[in-house]
This record gives sequence, C-alpha cells and structure tokens, in this order.
Amino acid sequence: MMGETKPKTRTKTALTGATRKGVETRNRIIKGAREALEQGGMEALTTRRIAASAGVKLATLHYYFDSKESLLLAVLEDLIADMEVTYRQDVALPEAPEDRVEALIRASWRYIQRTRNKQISQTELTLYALRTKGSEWLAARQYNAYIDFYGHLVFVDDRDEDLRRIGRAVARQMLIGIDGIILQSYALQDLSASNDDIEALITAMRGYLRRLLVERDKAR
Amino acid sequence: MMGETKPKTRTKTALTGATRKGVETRNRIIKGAREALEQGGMEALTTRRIAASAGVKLATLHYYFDSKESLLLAVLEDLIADMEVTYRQDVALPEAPEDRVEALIRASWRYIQRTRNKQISQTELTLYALRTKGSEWLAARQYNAYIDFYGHLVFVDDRDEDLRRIGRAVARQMLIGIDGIILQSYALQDLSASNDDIEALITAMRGYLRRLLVERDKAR
DNA sequence: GTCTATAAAATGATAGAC
DNA sequence: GTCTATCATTTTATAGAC
Repeated sequence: MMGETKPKTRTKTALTGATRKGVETRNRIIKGAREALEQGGMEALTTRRIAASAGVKLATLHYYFDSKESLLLAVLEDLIADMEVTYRQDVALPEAPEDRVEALIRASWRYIQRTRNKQISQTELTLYALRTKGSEWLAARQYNAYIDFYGHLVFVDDRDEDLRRIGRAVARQMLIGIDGIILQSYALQDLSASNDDIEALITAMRGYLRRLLVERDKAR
Repeated sequence: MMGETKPKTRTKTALTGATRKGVETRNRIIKGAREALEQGGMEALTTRRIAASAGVKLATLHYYFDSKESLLLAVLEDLIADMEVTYRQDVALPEAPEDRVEALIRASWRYIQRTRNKQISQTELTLYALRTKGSEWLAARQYNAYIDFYGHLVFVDDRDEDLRRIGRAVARQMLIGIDGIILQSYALQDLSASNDDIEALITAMRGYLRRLLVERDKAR
C-alpha cells in the first residue's frame, strides 16, 4: 500500500473531482469488464464488448479510462478490493487453528467448483499484470491481499509476531495449493481425483502448521 | 492419445501429403509462435508477429493453418510433445522414491526460476485451451502428460497397479504445488519466501508418499 | 509451397455536439 | 458526463502470380 510505483496510465477520475454519478459509471464499466471477461475470456475482451456489457457507449469508456490497459488494471484492483470485503464474511470459524485451516480449504474448494469462469478470469488478469511492464506490483498486491486474508484467519490475534509469521507461511502454502488445484481441476475434470487432492492438501497443511508451532516452541 | 475428440479446425498439412519442406516450415511457424508468445504474451500475439518471428510471410502461415486458433492449439500440442522428450532425459535419479520426489521438485524449481516467460506462456496457453470450446481435452492431455511423466519418475517400474496409482496421486499433488508456486513466486518476487515454500512442499510430498505406501501395506 | 497484394472487418482512440 | 460520428491502424484471412 505504501511505496508502490503507481502506473503511468492512471485513470482520469483520479485526476478530476470525481462526481457521484461519475464514480457510479466508472464502477459500472469495471463491472461490465469483469462480466465480459468471465464470459468470453481475455482473447475476446475488446473495449467495445466491455462498453456494451456495461451499457455504455465506447466514448464514455474512454472518458473514464485513458486506455484499455489502465481499465484492465483497474479491474484487477477492483477484484482485489472485492475479495477483501466478500470473503471476510461468510467463512465459518472453528476454534483450533488447524481446524480453521481445514475449514478454509474446504470453503475455497466449494467456491472454486461453482465459479470456474471467475477463477480463470482472475488468473488471466494476474498473468496480464505479470506481462505488463510496470504493473507487476499489482500481481504482488493481489497475492499479498490473499495471504493477509488467509493468515488472519489462521491466527485471528496477530499481536504475537511469531504467530503472524507462521500464519503467513501457512497462508502462502495454502494459496499455492489452491491456485494449483484451480488449474488442475478445470483441466482434468476428474472430480474424484480432485477430491483426493483436497484431502491430501488438508492433511499437508495441518501437518505444516503443527510443525511450525513445534519448531517455535523448541526455539524458546 | 486414443479416443480424443479432435478439433474441427485441423491443419491443412494433416489433410495433404506433408512434404519434407512443408513439415519443416510448419514446425518453424510453431517455433516462431512459441518465441513470440514468450516475448510478448498472449495480448500481443498476432499472426503477423508470429509470421515475422518465424521468418515467413503472413500468407504462408495461413497456408499451413486455417486459423489463428488452430495454430495456437498446435503450439500447445507441440509444447506437450516437447516436454515428453525434453524432461525425460536430464533428471538425476536417486534410488529411494522419496528422494526421487525431492530431486524432482528441486529440479523443477531451478527450471522455473530461469524460465519465467516460458512458464507464463504455458499457463496462458492452458487457459486459452480451457476457454476455447471443444479444446478442453488439450488442457487435459497436457496435465496427463505431466502426471504420466512425474508418476513414472516416482516409481520407474509401473507393473504394480498399486504403485502406479500411488505414483500418479503423488504426481498430481506435486504438479499442483509446482503450478501454484509458479504463479506465486513470479507475483511476490520474494525468493526467500519461495525457498521456504519449496522446502515445505518437499516435506509434504515425502510425507504424502510415505503415507500412501503405509496405507497400501495395511490393506494387505 | 511461398510470395505480393488486398480485401473485409475489427480495434483502440479521439473530436466535437449536446 | 454521455453521446454520435469518425479516424487511423491493425488484424485475420484470401486471391492469385510465380
């Protein structure tokens, strides 16, 4: 959030005064872009399609965004902000950290199964950011947002420096597993194999967390 | 390899007699597409750029491929075939299966670190296949090729049905971890964190393999 | 089998009226 | 702030000479 290299192509509303209606329209365009992306994928994502999907004329789109690139990066930013408010609510939270890890993986897996195009879109956008020079920081922010989120769910109280570190390590590992299974489950389309993989992932993550906690206790 | 639904848009050389020179040119175009993709990403991958990168005129490209889509799918097929011959050679093979798993993960991690654009390209193409109706089978084949490959390296002798099953389960899990770490390591750019993640992945995979073997022995 | 030339459509972006 | 109209390229793809 601090010290980031902001992209050269910033949106016009960031410069002007940002009217009420202006903000609404801008959000509608971003929303339209997300829907067009989910439906048709990156290859078919043109400014015209986005404008149509947002119920706005092409020129209006360009009034709010200097370029297609700046719009796509704004979409990714929106996705990040969205995650931070959406996910934070509806995850059941058992008491023990290990159980929370398990619950979190199961919840993610259910979500992945019913949001195929959304997940693919998100990966496409991440790759787009990694490909777009000067925008790699956005991909980093996306991952850090997820790591923060997962990390806080493992250890709600993060005043303990050690626990915070451990929570983030487990979060990174969970995220690796989830990203990996997104690609593989959509590609293989073998539900029973993916279910086995989820169980294996849960076992591994519980073990990893346990191990990190034991190591910490030893080091005292 | 058998019983797959072939894409409607097949290449012209598959229909005609396939001259020596013709096959060479076709391969050069595919190679050119791979290089153009690695350098500029999907967004910038136009038929003109591919033709230029292959040292061929645009019309020649269209002589060999009905459409851009059929070319891209051919590129993914080529990537799969390439993996099967390239990887199979230069992986050091310790004796114990657990050690082989570890060696394989370490080798993959080294490779990932020095082939960023290649890995991103491959993921972009996989997503493209998942997005392209009627071509999901290609993504499945890609993953099955990797699973076969990793699986055979875990248990070289696969006449034992149980061992083959276990090898494939471990392979799927390794692939999940590797795919996940590809995205995360490029996004976060935090080498020490990624190194920790690799060690955790190794520990988890050794544990998973051990557990599957114990379960098998119990079931006798 | 490879080329030159060109068609036909699509795309990102802008000018200027309202 | 949103629109109509249009520009300037670019893109995929084809026709036809060699």
